[in-house]
Amino acid sequence: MTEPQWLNPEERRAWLAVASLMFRLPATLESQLQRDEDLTVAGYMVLAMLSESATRECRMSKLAELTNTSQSRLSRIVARLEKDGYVTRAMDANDRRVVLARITEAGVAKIAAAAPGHVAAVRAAVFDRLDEEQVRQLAAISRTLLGDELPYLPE
Amino acid sequence: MTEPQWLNPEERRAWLAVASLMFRLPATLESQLQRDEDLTVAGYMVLAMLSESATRECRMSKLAELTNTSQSRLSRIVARLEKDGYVTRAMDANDRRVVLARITEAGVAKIAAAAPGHVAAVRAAVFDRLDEEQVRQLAAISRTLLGDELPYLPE
DNA sequence: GTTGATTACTTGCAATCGAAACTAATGTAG
DNA sequence: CTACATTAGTTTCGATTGCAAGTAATCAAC
Repeated sequence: MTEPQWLNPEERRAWLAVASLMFRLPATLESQLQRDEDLTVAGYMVLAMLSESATRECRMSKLAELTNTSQSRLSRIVARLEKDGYVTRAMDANDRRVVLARITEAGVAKIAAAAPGHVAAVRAAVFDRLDEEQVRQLAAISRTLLGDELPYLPE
Repeated sequence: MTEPQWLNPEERRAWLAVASLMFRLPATLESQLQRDEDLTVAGYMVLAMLSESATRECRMSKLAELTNTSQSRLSRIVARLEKDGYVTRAMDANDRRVVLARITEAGVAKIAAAAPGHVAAVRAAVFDRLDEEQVRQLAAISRTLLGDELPYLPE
């Protein structure tokens, strides 16, 4: 532990900016989806991951990893999506501990309806403001920081 | 609106990594502070901002901006810090709508005790993993994305 | 094949949050 | 001076969260 105990001025300035971004950006995306589609960002991501899956279904634990949430949180998110008719849950016949979440037709329709607005919000908040070089830098930095925690991303 | 409707493959991959980071990093910092100091990240930031202020006090609305929270959320955060003895609230004599939050001695001691662990967590999660060039890139990107929403940062 | 550990998921509880409603003080227009 | 709008902050409500405890199925060891 020979690390300096505090951040140096450049690190400090960098951190304050990163921290601001880290708190404000999710809130921006959250409020757009909430206002326009009555969806949580987490709920959106669940639907997005399921809709992009070849089988349209996924086990809960994997879904939790893909959507960067805890298992308990995911459980409640999927419960809500199920109540709203966007997802169904079924036991896996091979391993009856496993629950497979499957997106419904209504869920596919919902994500199709919600995507343009959400993508526009992401564009407006991020990609419209960066040039290609910065996008590459940001992607590389994010992957480095995630390290081994980068969830496996379905094709 | 001639924007493409979806993200291109490079943007998409970049976004998935950024989004993962954006959800996981706050959770990491939150759990460290919670576990070791029984503090919220938001509560930590409030104490940090107050302790760095020359007068050791700050009006609620400015504090909300500095800590990237809504006014209503800040109100509850400060109420909790006050209950724990780290902050006091007083009416501003000049404008009696204004509330000045002031950090107490116990609050100063608390932030001093909490800072090393929190800084270590920030280092471990971010600065230890990036080289100087990447730190500069990340800072520049963050400031660009924040745009005019970069809160005024006290010296 | 029974016991104990592990894995997968859910749920109870207390705490927290965002949105909107609310109180109270100040500013402004006539 | 008297409305009316605006600003500052708090609070209420329903919903969400994390943690820890719970249920249930599978696995591993003997």
